Amino acid sequence: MSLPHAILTALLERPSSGLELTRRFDRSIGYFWSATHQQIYRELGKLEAEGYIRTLPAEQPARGQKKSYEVLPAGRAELARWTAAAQDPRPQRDVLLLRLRAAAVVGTDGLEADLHRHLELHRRQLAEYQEIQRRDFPPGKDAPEDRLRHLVLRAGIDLETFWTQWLTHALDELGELPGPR
Amino acid sequence: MSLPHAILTALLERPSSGLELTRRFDRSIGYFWSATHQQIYRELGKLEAEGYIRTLPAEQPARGQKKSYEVLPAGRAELARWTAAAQDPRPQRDVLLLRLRAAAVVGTDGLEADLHRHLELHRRQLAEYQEIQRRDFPPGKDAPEDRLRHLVLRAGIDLETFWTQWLTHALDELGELPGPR
DNA sequence: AGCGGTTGTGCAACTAGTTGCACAATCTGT
DNA sequence: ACAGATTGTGCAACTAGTTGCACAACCGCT
Repeated sequence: MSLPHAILTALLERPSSGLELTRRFDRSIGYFWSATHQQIYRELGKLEAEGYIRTLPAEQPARGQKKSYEVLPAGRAELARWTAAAQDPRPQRDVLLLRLRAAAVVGTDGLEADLHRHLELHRRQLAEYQEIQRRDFPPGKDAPEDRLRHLVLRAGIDLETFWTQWLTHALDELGELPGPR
Repeated sequence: MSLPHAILTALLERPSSGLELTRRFDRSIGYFWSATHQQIYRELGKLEAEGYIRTLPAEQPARGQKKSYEVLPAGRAELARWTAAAQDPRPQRDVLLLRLRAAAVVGTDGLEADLHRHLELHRRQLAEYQEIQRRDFPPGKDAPEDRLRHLVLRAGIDLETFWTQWLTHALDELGELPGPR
């Protein structure tokens, strides 16, 4: 339910073609709402059909031809509506926690290596966020939009920090447990 | 991909009927892998067909009749395999962060109320986790399975703590921003 | 004995997200 | 000039998850 709104947000920040959007989803937007290029193209088609976006003129839209989109007023209105609307948090789903719980029943054999791998992934992600923070949010920069965006980034930083700490702790516990390692 | 394994874990902890499972998913298991009763019944059917579980005998299985399942050796083996297998973290999806990002573009009107609501929800969840911790993990209790389960619970506690703090912070920021509130 | 709520089981249809592939255009080295 | 890699766009099929409903059995009341 949120992909169209993620795309509208991205297009408002800057009109883009499908591929440019895909790239931006691999970076910034995708940090909290990921999507593949196939999803994006499909959704662009729908959004255009609904009158929320349109292709920028001065482009001949043949297949395999670059085509940029911009948001129409109706699209902006829909995004504002969605942003303000109450929404329940979506149901929790965390595979790693589930695996730990399963390990409590069937044993921890083979788990450690993957926990190390996840720890490494989270460390890397944390470093990337901190780099972005350093680059895009120097101390003086605090216009309203910047403050909101910085807030979002800080959520990312704190979440990755949490995971690295928790995984470190989990590996400690695992080390102290009996059984083959 | 994880629902069958969530069910196997739950059934190993205690053989149950569909409805009992549903209840347990509403409580403990569902805190990190939620599922509706429809999903659970469908999955129980599949797991039985695959030979991972079977109905406990001494039950005549008519429709609308209670039917309990237990895990077969093949099911336990499959769960152990899955637990140990390397798995990539699933792509991030967080609606709230996306909405904040959208708000940076279309404005924060109407957002505050829902942030308050979310804050309240997370506070409640945190309190519930802490209650469970108090009840199920008193200081002395640290057999291997307990330590793993406690670890999982602590992840829940820390995550909810993070969200309450972040939301409090976000509401502060929103309060300082210009514009109608 | 029969009505009305609750418990327990389940099917069907839909929506969102993923995976796999196809194909056009453009650039690059020979 | 053309072969092969790269860039950009897109369809189709599949899988996972959600929503809505149906129906049987039991339970308690009158």
